[in-house]
Amino acid sequence: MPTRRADSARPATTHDVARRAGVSQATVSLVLGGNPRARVSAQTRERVVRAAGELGYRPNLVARGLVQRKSYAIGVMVPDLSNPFFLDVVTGVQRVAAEAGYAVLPGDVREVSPQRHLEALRARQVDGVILDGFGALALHEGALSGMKVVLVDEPSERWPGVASDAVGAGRLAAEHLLGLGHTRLAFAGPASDVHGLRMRERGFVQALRQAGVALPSERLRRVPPTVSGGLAAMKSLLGLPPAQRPTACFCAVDLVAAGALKACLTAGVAVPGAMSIVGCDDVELARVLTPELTTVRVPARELGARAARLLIRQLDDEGGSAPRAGRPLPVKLVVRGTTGPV
Amino acid sequence: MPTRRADSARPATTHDVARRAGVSQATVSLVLGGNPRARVSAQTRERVVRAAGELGYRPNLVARGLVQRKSYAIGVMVPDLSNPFFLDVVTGVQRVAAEAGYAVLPGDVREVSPQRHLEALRARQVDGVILDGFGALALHEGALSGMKVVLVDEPSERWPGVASDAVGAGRLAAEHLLGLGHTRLAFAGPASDVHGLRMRERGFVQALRQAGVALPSERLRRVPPTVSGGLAAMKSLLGLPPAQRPTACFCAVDLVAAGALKACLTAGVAVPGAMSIVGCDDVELARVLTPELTTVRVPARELGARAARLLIRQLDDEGGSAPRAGRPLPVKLVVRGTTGPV
DNA sequence: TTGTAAGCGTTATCAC
DNA sequence: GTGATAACGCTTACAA
Repeated sequence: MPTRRADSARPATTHDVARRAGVSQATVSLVLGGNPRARVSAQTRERVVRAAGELGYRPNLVARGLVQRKSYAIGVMVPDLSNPFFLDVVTGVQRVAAEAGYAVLPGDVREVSPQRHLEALRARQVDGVILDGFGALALHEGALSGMKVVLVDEPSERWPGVASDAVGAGRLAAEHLLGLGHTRLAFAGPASDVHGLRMRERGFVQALRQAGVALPSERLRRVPPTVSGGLAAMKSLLGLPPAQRPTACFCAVDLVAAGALKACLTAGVAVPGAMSIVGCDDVELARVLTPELTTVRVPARELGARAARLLIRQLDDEGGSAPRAGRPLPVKLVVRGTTGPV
Repeated sequence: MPTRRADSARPATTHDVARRAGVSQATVSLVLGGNPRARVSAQTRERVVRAAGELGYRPNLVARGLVQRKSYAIGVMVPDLSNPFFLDVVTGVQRVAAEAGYAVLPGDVREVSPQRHLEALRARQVDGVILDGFGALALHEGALSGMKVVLVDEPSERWPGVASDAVGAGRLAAEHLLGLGHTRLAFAGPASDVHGLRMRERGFVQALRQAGVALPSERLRRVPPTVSGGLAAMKSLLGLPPAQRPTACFCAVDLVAAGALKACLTAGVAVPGAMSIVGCDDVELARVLTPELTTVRVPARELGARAARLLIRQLDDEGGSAPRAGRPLPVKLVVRGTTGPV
């Protein structure tokens, strides 16, 4: 008995459907494959469709993937999923991907090394990967060879990407603070080589310089992009002699701002009375804090969604040329409760 | 030319390795398959391994999956990934899964309906799914048919699962508050049919009853398990006439507690001076708030890790019998800054 | 010990 | 229009 038995414990295959409909397996594939140029008589089509329905047929994407050399799956890598910003990026990717029939395999760099994850993704034949904010350019040469890649917030000659207006974000924060009359300003942000973060800092510094306001190094705090990083940064800032102590601080990441705010509140420093704080990202947390965080909104979901569209367009266009990135996504200042006049 | 050409643009296959090593493709599979009972001479093995290395051979998991009827991928579904608690559960799953060579396909019920996601997972031939906290039992019968399932925080005769001590969590909160002398207590939590959440409430109520303390319905607030839910709940609680107004509130979810805290702070109600708040979960956010949130720690990652182990054990044991769930994971009261004496 | 061959469930190219 | 038939890259008896 070489043919497979109709084992109802096993999912129905095109063969099962074919047998039931009294047609060949190939015909079933034609009908069910949704191939537009499939010329099948309405009659057999109907027979096939009914048989498929009766058997509860579901196409096996693994088998399809093997022959098409396409898995309809993409990978996403971010530096830290517990940062809601990156979660939002991934959510944006998911949404678009699901729409287009792609599955998403997310990876968190803290959990598994980029190399390892990339290898795993490759083994699973993912059709492409989206890399966000962890210095993808610094990866070992071969790690990305032969993969379709889209970068988020990291410009590159080699791969297409999407970005937010990071320089503009820093600039907006600076202008807001300057507009409120602050002149002793501080900056707290990661010392990372992540491009987007560096640009936020640059925008801030540039705007200050243009306004003729100095940012001496003692008011510069390089800390990890986390709450405790912000906590530490602000603590040390508050320890400065009164003449040097800033009256306002821009934190390149909302989590850092949250930490900074906490440091002020526990030290009894009034916010925004004695210290103004501006974050960047506008994660949900910003509205949970009291007072609510003034911050620069960066459209994380939209960033992810665009990245996914960029990648999937490439994929569906049969290896078509890599589309170039569009304009950076605009950012927007959101004034809430942590900033006020000097 | 029926055989494939050595197109170096395409990843090397076992055939390529075989040709290069001068052995049959099957031998390559034997050597590289890591099959323990593969009896291959050290010499050919070495030849194969070297050839594979030279060609940069990487096994194609899709092909393997097809013949083994196993994808080495599992799905996870949670009600809300933006709740850090569930993210932690997924992280726990990821960790264990990665270790065992499984990929994880996470799904957020808010983004895509359970039915749809389950269908997608099925089409991708996932080996099993982990379902957390969204009334999986209420799913349409067929949706899970033939799937290996592990439930989190939702007991079932039909599927194995892991759980935290939800009743104990509510109880701990109650005892803590009672011990501080509070007698006018309130409860705020979701009206969901999620088992774990209901049990937290039950534990709380039971402990109060045993202490002879009443929980009148006007101090019961059924709100969505979100920050704004907590905000609304506390606002309305604060609107109660002084004689009925609670002096302490247990929130079944940390996010709700965060909202409740915010409501107090913006209303000028001192915490814990005039209102004590206890949350449940101990998400990272709890330590970001000021004052830090007193809460009951529920081991989310461990929950996810155990669920993954339970599932993968089943999977690797060749369809072995479903192992039963172990004891509920213990929870622990973490006293921080939002609770104090009356 | 190693090679041959039969699938796994699809898609896709042809003849008929 | 429809049906053989050959892949896709791999695992796994079974034969040599």
